[in-house]
Amino acid sequence: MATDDLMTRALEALGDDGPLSVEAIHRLADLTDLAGLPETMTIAEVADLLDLSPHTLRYYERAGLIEVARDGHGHRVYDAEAVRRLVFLTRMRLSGMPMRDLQHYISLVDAGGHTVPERLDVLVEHRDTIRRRIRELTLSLTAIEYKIATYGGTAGPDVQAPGAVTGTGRAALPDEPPRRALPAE
Amino acid sequence: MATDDLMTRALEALGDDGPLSVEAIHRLADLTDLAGLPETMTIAEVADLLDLSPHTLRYYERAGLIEVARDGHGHRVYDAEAVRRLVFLTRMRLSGMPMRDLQHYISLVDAGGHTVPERLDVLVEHRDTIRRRIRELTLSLTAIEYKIATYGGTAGPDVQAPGAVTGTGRAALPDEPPRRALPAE
DNA sequence: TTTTGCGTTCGAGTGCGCTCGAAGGCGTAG
DNA sequence: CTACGCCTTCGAGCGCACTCGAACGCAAAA
Repeated sequence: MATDDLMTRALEALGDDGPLSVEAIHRLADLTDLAGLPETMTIAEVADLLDLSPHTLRYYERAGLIEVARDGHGHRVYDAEAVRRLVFLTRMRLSGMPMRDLQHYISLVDAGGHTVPERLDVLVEHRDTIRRRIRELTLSLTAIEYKIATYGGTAGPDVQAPGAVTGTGRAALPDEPPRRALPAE
Repeated sequence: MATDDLMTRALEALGDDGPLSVEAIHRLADLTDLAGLPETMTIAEVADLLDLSPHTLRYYERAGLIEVARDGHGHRVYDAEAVRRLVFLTRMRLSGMPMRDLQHYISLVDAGGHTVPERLDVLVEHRDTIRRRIRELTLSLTAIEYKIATYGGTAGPDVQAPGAVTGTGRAALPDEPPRRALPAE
């Protein structure tokens, strides 16, 4: 839940649309500050914070994405840096970066400062991947909105968006009659 | 490749950004017209058109998403309606709809016109999912752009985006010095 | 003292969406 | 005639990212 909360708050901070302002970026950065968190956290606390399962956190560790210290009982102790890295890892995973690429990136981090240029290459490439994906999704969204707006097609005569439609926002383009019957999909 | 071409052309038609105009939606719709295609197509031709493998097309058929006629040799013959449905299916898959939901939707289509309201529910829900996904990606994109712009952190002193960086567009916010060292991720 | 509840390791299992291999049929090219 | 190339069906295999079960440890609560 907690990560969803972060996401939600961040989205609210960003506002509905428009170009992302520097101000918005700072607000976003603030959300990653992690101020107010305890100095060390248990696996359950981190899992809760990031909306991952303890299983997944152990899996990331097994996968070499992060090293976590243990206490006297052999229990994991996540310090602030570990949490910061996990925030980063989670963000990359959520935005679609494969585990493999993330492992490569982390190996660069662990290899030292001279790998910074290569790390930047990875980040830039992933940035471009996200941009492409957003464009693809925007295109599909447009097509689906069009389909919703003009749905009627060959399937039946009495086609009208029912009141039960749950979505918010502009589902219809009232002044745009469909130019031809749509397929009954 | 062909679907990528469609995508590319559609994206170009839509322009770089801004709210999607009705005009743009019409241009987009035109791209789905499939005018100029032969009346029937072989599996290889359809695969080529949609940038899927013949394997995948057979898999969709096995999964009950589409029925395809056969010729005298038992070979699949895709008519215009089949191709139209596959365009739709491909778009839904590309935009992240699970096979299960698609199977449900198709079962509604096959059940007749009285399922139109429920179909609209499915479409609206998927539309909202895409919107959420775009917002998530936009947020991640912003964070990654911020990281690229301010990359330096604790890893080393001589941090500067190398000439090898391949991306286009605004990678840097020149007047925004990082407010604190970033972690060496 | 026993139970509850959290943690540990290890390896195996799951769900998704393909992806492939095997074995064979048909029609054309050389 | 043989080979090539594309098609068919069927079932199995794969890559990914988890997800879970088993067997156990430790410690505070009942």
